[in-house]
Amino acid sequence: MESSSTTQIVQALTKAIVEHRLQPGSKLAEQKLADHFGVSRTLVRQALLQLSQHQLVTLEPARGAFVAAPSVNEARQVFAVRRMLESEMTRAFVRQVTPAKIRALKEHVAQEKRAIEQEDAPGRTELLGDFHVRMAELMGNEVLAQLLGQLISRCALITLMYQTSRAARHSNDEHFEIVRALAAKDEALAVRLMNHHLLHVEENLTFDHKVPSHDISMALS
Amino acid sequence: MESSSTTQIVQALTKAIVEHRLQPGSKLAEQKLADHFGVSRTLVRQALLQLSQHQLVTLEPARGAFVAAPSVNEARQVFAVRRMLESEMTRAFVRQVTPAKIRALKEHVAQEKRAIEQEDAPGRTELLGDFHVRMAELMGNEVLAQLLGQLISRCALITLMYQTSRAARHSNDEHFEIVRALAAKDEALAVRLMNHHLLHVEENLTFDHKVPSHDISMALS
DNA sequence: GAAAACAAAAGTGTATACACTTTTTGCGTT
DNA sequence: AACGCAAAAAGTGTATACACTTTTGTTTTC
Repeated sequence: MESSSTTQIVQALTKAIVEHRLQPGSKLAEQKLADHFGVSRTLVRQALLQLSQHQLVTLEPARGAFVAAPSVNEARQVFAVRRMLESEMTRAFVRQVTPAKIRALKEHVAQEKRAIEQEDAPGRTELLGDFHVRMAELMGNEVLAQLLGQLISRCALITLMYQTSRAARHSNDEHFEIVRALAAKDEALAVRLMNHHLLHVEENLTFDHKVPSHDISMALS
Repeated sequence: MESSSTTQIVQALTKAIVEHRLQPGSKLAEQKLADHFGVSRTLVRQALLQLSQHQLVTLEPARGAFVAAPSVNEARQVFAVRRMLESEMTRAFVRQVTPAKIRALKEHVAQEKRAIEQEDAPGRTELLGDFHVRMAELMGNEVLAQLLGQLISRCALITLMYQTSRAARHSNDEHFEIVRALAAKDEALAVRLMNHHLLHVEENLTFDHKVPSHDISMALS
């Protein structure tokens, strides 16, 4: 897997971090990453800088890059922002809902369900997060979609929420109910369901401090 | 003078862009900037990369960096997100309001007023934006504050410099009214005022296409 | 035997070098 | 005079070099 531009490195690392193949706190040594991706440190540094802006990586001066390990407090702040943003988003969605949009969301929820049934853990993790981004996209607001995408990445780093298949199924069910409320144009219900959903996800916050995996190549391969 | 050169370059360029000393569309040549700041292209590139993440600069492959020139559509999307975020923020603020917080906001509004009366255009621009960030900070949510700060920078790139002193005064008045509603714990009124305020600011969007200034050194000095 | 001190190794931060791409320039042709 | 084209100039993209900092491991000292 070569010919990597900075973007590809960012995406590969993002995926590894969000899927917890790289544990929070892990050292990300530039030369090791450069070797792994077959590029020079220059491109790796660019990627790490970007990831630090996305809050997935923290840079300590003269000490290097580490997978971010957000505090409980920060996690709650991220969720607070998501609730603010997404409850209003839901409200706005109802006002401009169309059959096509509902169909798109239903299809997405079905996809989630398939991933869960097949025990495809990384796939379901991504899809469950993407539900929210998909809503933003369907509203035609790319700024919102991008912002939400970043917040959700941060959430994924923080929580091991979709760890159990039981929790994943629960989220999937809640998505299903939200879509139903959207389809019925029941603004109050949809907003309430979305808020409850995000609160449930937040409740599942776990802050295990596992031993960082030092085998970067393993985690990325 | 040596606290992370990259950060200083980012801040200097951000200020110049937000204050429209660098016009949207202007070319930002790496070597010229490097000479101006007395560093190598390496650090300038890092700064430009960061600015592109903040959407203040666009990078065109093999062609270089330019001051961003957001479309009308993008501007409206940014404002739509701000309204979603800030109406909920206002709601939450009322629920946890304290006399100290109200005092802090009143002080800020008074500061705005002084800057306006002294015709300090860059100062008032910054202060009027900071009102919203200050609210987020007072809520103790740094994630929200940082996010809002970035959105407001993007807005500033689009709107603020073309703000007339009449419009500034209007914004200041609206801030005053919002604080009053917050102090009275009138949630519905505060939210309505905030929404109207943001709509008013958005209405003032102007999209002049002025000739880009090519004299980077002049603009930054 | 543990703590302090020092030397070697590894790693980061910035500058520079060089290949490759885009833009500009200048000249010859129509 | 306008167009086209080729060569030069300028600029970007990536790799590498090197100074300086942190980490590690060994030896010295009490």
